[in-house]
Amino acid sequence: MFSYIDYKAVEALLHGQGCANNLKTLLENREISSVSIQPLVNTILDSFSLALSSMNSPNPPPYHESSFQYMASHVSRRSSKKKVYGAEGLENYRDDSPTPRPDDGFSWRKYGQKTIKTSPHQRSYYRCTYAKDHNCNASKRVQKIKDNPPVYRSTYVGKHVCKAPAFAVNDDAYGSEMIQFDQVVSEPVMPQLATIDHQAIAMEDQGTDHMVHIINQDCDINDSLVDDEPFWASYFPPLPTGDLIFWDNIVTFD
DNA sequence: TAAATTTGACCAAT
DNA sequence: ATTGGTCAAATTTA
Repeated sequence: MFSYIDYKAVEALLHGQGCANNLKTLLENREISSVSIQPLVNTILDSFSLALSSMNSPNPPPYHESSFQYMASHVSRRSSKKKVYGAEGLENYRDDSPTPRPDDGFSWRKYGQKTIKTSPHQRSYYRCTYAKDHNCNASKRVQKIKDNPPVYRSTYVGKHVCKAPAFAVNDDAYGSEMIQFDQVVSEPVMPQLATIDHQAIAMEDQGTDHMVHIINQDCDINDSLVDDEPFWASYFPPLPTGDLIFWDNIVTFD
């Protein structure tokens, strides 16, 4: 007999499995590029995080304090201190994730934190560490926009003009830890390249007054996170694409 | 002790 | 007057 938590965890894992299959197809067809792979990798990682966070839900599984639960609470998406340099700038896009992405390829310095009227969670403000040195005007805001499952939204503003080397793959020194059977392995973390327009940024700032539904690509678990739909109602289509997620297709509900 | 964070003040837009 | 974004002094951390 599955509990609701089990169901959510399994659902997240199944979604991750689907995306892993997509990734496999890409790799087999040699259609490899950082742009095509990153969204898939992120979604897979998010699936794991989501499944793990389910284990920490307010309704604990029967084996309270079990070793599995302990692992789940300690291993989900730990960030690395090392830098993972991203694609050419992060201008105007946002990223929703079950965990914040403190290490998204750039070095940020926090310069503020505010309580936002429409949310119980505070919003943090960061700008590029090298803003002064390189006249870099890149900044980002991070805010938890949803609980259970958690969703942290990072909104990137401005373009990096400081050093932003290429996305590094297969560097053992990089990455966060995740469970792979009984091992812990490293992998890089990059935000999804979901470009957004200025209208989208403005709408985000209107908080809960407007419900924003994003018509997203197939393999994006975030749909189910920002949606009005219950989590379990989301539909996971069988295949394809890890292309850029364009925010031009936005529908609002008042 | 240099660098990063915290936090109330300040400011511009509405 | 409110609100969200930024500044900068105080404080903490490495």
